[in-house]
Amino acid sequence: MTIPIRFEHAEAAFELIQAWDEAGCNHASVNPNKKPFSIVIPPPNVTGALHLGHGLNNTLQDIVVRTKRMQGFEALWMPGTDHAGIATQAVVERRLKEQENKTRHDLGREALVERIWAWKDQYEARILSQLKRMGCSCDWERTRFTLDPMCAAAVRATFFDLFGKSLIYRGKRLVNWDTFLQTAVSDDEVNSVTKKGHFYHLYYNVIDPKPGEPTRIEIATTRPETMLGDTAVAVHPDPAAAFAKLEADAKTKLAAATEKEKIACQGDLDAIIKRRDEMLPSLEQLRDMAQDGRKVMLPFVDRPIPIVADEWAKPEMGSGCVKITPAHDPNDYEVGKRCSLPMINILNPDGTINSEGGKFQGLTIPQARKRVVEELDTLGLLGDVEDRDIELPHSDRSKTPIEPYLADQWFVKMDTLAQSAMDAVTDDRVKIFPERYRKGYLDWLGEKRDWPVSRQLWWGHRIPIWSLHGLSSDAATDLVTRLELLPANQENEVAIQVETAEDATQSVMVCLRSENETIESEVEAMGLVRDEDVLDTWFSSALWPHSTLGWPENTAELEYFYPTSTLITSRDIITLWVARMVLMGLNNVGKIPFSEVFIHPKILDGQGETMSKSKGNGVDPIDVIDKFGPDAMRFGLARLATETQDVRMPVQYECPSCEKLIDQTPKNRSLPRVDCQHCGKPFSTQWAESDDDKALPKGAVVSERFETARNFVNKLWNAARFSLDKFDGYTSEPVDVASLPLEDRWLLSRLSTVTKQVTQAIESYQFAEASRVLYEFTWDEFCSFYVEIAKPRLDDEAHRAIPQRVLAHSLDTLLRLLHPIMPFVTESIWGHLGDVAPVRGLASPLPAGKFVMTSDWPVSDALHYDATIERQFAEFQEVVGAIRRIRASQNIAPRETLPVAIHCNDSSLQLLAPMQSYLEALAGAEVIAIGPAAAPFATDAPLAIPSIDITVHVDLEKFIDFGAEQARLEKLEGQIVKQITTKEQKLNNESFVSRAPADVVDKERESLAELKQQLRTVQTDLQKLKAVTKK
RNA sequence: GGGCGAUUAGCUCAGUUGGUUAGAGCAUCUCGUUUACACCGAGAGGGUCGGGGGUUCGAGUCCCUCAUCGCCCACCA
Repeated sequence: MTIPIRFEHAEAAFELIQAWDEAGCNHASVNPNKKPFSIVIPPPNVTGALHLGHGLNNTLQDIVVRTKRMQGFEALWMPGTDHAGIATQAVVERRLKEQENKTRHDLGREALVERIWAWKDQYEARILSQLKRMGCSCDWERTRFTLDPMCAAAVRATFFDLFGKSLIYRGKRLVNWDTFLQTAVSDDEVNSVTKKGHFYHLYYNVIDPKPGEPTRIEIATTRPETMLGDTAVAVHPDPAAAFAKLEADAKTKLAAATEKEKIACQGDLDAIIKRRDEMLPSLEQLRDMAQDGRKVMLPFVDRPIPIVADEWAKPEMGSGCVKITPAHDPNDYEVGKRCSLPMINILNPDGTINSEGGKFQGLTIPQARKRVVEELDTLGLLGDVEDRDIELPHSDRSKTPIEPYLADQWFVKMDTLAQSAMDAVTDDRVKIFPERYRKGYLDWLGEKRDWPVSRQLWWGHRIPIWSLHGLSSDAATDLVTRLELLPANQENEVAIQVETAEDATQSVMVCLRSENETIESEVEAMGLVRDEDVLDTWFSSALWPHSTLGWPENTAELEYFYPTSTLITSRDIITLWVARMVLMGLNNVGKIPFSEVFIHPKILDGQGETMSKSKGNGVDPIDVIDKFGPDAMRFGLARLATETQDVRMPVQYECPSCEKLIDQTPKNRSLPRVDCQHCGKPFSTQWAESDDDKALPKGAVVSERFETARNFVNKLWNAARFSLDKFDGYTSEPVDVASLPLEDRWLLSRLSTVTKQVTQAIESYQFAEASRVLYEFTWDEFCSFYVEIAKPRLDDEAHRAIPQRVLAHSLDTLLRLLHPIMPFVTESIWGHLGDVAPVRGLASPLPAGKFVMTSDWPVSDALHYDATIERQFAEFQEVVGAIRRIRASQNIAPRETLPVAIHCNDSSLQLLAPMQSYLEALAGAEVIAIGPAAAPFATDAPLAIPSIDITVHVDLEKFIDFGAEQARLEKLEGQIVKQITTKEQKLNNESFVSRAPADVVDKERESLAELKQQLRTVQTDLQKLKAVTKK
C-alpha cells in the first residue's frame, strides 16, 4: 500500500464532503429510538463572506454535534443564514451608489429588493460553501433563511399573536434616524464618534420682561440649528436644593479621598460653591418666572415658548438653562412629555430642514447650523463660541451622523416577555456558560425597555398591518363591523385595533395572520393601506430555534428536536439575540429554546482589534484552509478556545510569488496592492478595485498560529502511515488484555484516561483542554513512545500479531476521539485502516463501519486503567530523558552506545527489566547492570533523577568532555542544594509542621530525604571526577 | 459614570477547588538526516506570574488597592 508522505487535505476534503453527503451522514430525522440532540446555527449575515470568528463559532458547534452524533444521539445541526435587514440593504445601496450613482428611490422598492435577493443568493452560496469546506456537519437539506416562506410564516404568526395580546403597539417615538439610509436604526447600530465642534451660547429674549427681570435668557448648545424646533426653555425647579445635593456629594467624596485625590476634590467643591453663589439668585428668579408662566420669543420662527421647570436642567451645567427640542433630542423628548410640550419636527427624512424651519427650509443640517449662527449674530443674540470635542452618534451601517427624529414606530411591549426570559435564566432552565455572562443578560432584560421593531427599509419582513387613519367614530365602527364579517375573521386570521388620535379621529388597524392575497385584497378594497415598514431583523432571528423546525405548525420535528440542546455563540449578541430567542420561544412554543448557552471568545487581530471586513483585518477561513487544511484550522481554533481570554491572532499576508509571510499592519491592511518585502513582487488584496490591481495574484491572509496544528495533522498522518505499513498478515483474533506486555497495557491505560478526559472536556465546552489532551497524548505518548517501542515487535514476524491488534484498536479509538475536531484526516486514515484491518477490537473484534463519523464514541474502559503502570512508565521516561540529557551535553554521537548502570529499588526493577531493550533503543544505551545491586563504574558520572528514586550511572571512560560533565554536575548540585534549603526551612517552620495536613508534611519529609541522598551521590561523583581530571 | 474581563518566557497562551522545582507552541541556541514524519528527532537557554499591601504554615491561584489595556451599558445642553 502506498500512502503519500503528506496528508493531501484538499483532495481528501473534496471527496469526503461528497461521500458523507451521499451517505446521509449529516441528515437527522425524527427517530423515536434515539434521543435527539439539536443545535441551531447562529445564522451568518448574508452581507458578506465568513471570517475567522465564524470559523471559530462553527468549528465549536461542529465539534459538539459530531461528538453527540457519535454518542448515539440523533444529532441535528440546523444551518441557515440571516437576511440582516439594514446591513444587507446598506451594502447593496452603497454599491448602487458607487457603481451606478443611483439611490434606492431611483430604482424603486421592487427593483431594489430584487437586487438584494441577487446579492443574498451570491453570498448565501459563498457562506454555505465556506461552512462545507470547514467540515461543518449541518443538515444541508434543511438549510433555512430568515426571509424564506417557513420563517415568514412564523414571523406573521408571532406578530399576529403579539398584536392580539396587545403586546404590539404603535407610537410616536424619538428614533435614531439615519438620514442616508432614511431609516430608523436601533441603539445597537449606533456608535459614538468624537468630532471637533463648538459650544455656542445664545440668547432668547424674554417677552414683556417685568421690572427687575432679565430681558433675555442665555442658553448653550452644540446644536444651534435645532433651536428651530425648540418648544421651551427649562430651568431646575429647585436650584438651591440641587446645589445643596452637589455640595453634599462633593463633601462626601472629599472625606473619602486619598491624599493624592484631596486637592482635586477640594477644587471640585470650591467650584460648586462658587457657582452656587454666582448663579443661584438668577436661577431662582428664572424658576419663579417659569412658575409664573412667562415666555421667551424664539427667533426666526417667532414662536413664543414657555420657560418650564424641570429637573433635567442641571444648574451646574452650561448657563444653568437649557433649550428643549423634544422632537430632536432624547432627553428633551422626555422633558416634553413631562411638561406636555408640543413636539415640532424640523427635519425631512433626508436630513434637510422642513417647512417648520421657515426661511431655513431646504438646507442641510451643517448649512442650517452655519446660517442660524450667522443670523443670530446679526440679531445680537449670539454669545461666546467655544471650541469643544463633541461626541456625535453615527450610524454603524452608513457611517453618517444620526439625527434623533420623531417618527411613527411599532413597539413590542417588553415587561412580561422580558420577565419570562429573566426567570428562565434565574431558575436555571437556561444555563449560560461561562456564568459571568448571566449578569449582562439579566441587567439588560431587567430594564424592560420596549423594543422598537419597525424599520423604514425595503429588505425584510414587511409589517403585516393594514390601517386607515382619520376616521370619524361612526366610520371606524362601520369599518370594524365589515372587517369582522370577513370569513377570515371567523378562522382567527384577523386582529383589529382601533386607536383614537389627539384630534379625536380614529385609526383602524388590522393585522393579518397569514400571507394570503385574497384576504389582503379584501382588506385593501375597504381602503386600508399596508404599512410600508419592515421588521427589525432580530425579530425573525428571535424565532430561529422554532421557526426553522416548522412552527407555527405543530410538526413532528418541532415536537422532537425542540427545545434545542445548546446554543454556541459570541458574547456581543447575548442581549440582541439570545435573550430575545428565550422570550419568543417561551411566548410562541411555551418552552425555552435551548437549555444551555456557551459563549466563546472573540478572535482579535495582532493589534487586539476585533476582526471585521470593514477594517480589512478579517481572515477568510478559506485562505487558512487552502494553506493549512481544514483540520489544521479547526484544531488551531479549538485549542485557542479557552474560557477567559479572547484570542489574539496576528495576521499576515502570504506573498503569492515567494510564499513568504508579511505582517499585516493598520497601514497595509487596507491597501489594494502590497509589494512583497521579500521578493519585491506586488500582489492584490481584498481591496483591489482597479483592473490593474485585480490582475495581480491575490495574497492570502493567514496566520502562523495554524502551523502547530498543521504539523499535528501531519504527525498523526505519518504515525498512521507507518503503522499501517506494518500490518502485513494482520488477523483479528480476540486479545486478552491482562496477558499483554507492559507497554501495551500502558497504552491502553492511557487511552482509557484520555478518553475520559476528552469526553468530559467536550461536554463542558472546554475545547482547548480537549485539544491539548489529544495533542499531548497523540504526539508524546502514541507516536514518540508507543510506536517507537512497538517497532521491533512489529518487524518480527513471529511477534507482530499482538502489537498489530493493539495498534489497530488504539489507532481506531484515537481516530474516533480526534474526529470531532479533525474530521477529514481522521476519516481518511479510518478508510486506510479499514483496508488493512477491517475487523478490530480487543476482547471481541468487530467489523468497523465505513465512516468514523458514524462510528460510536469511545467509552473509557475502567478495566484498562492501571495507575501503577502509568506511574512506572513515567519513571521509565525519566530514565530515558536523563540518559538523553547526558548524551546531549557530552555530544555523544547518536550511533555510539553508552554503557549505563541503573541503580534502583525492586519495584522499579520490575518495570525496567522487561523494558530494558526499549530503554536501550530509546536512549542509545547499553545497560550493564540494573537493580539495587547495580554498582557505579570505576570512573563514574551519576545521573540522579529528581523525584524518583533512581540513579543512572554512566561510564566516564566514554566521556569526551570532562569539563562539561563537571559543569553539569555542579549545576545539578546547586539545584539540589537550593531545593534542600527550601525544604528544610519549610520543615523547620513549627507552624507548617503543626498546621499543614499530615500528608503534605510527610511528602515534604520524604522528598527531603531523597534529595539529601541524591546530593551525597552527586558530591561523591563530583569529587571522583575532579580526581580523574587532575590526573 | 456603571458593569465585566485581562495583565504569567521575546511572541501567542495554558495553569482545575491555595500544596513538590510555574507549563505548552512559536521564536532563539546546540546537535542530528540510509530512521513513519525536517510539517522530524534529541537537548539547552529564557519567567522576582503588572506594582503595592493583606489573609494563610503556604499565594500565579483568595481579599484590598493602584496602574495599564480591552469589551459592554449609560450619559455628556
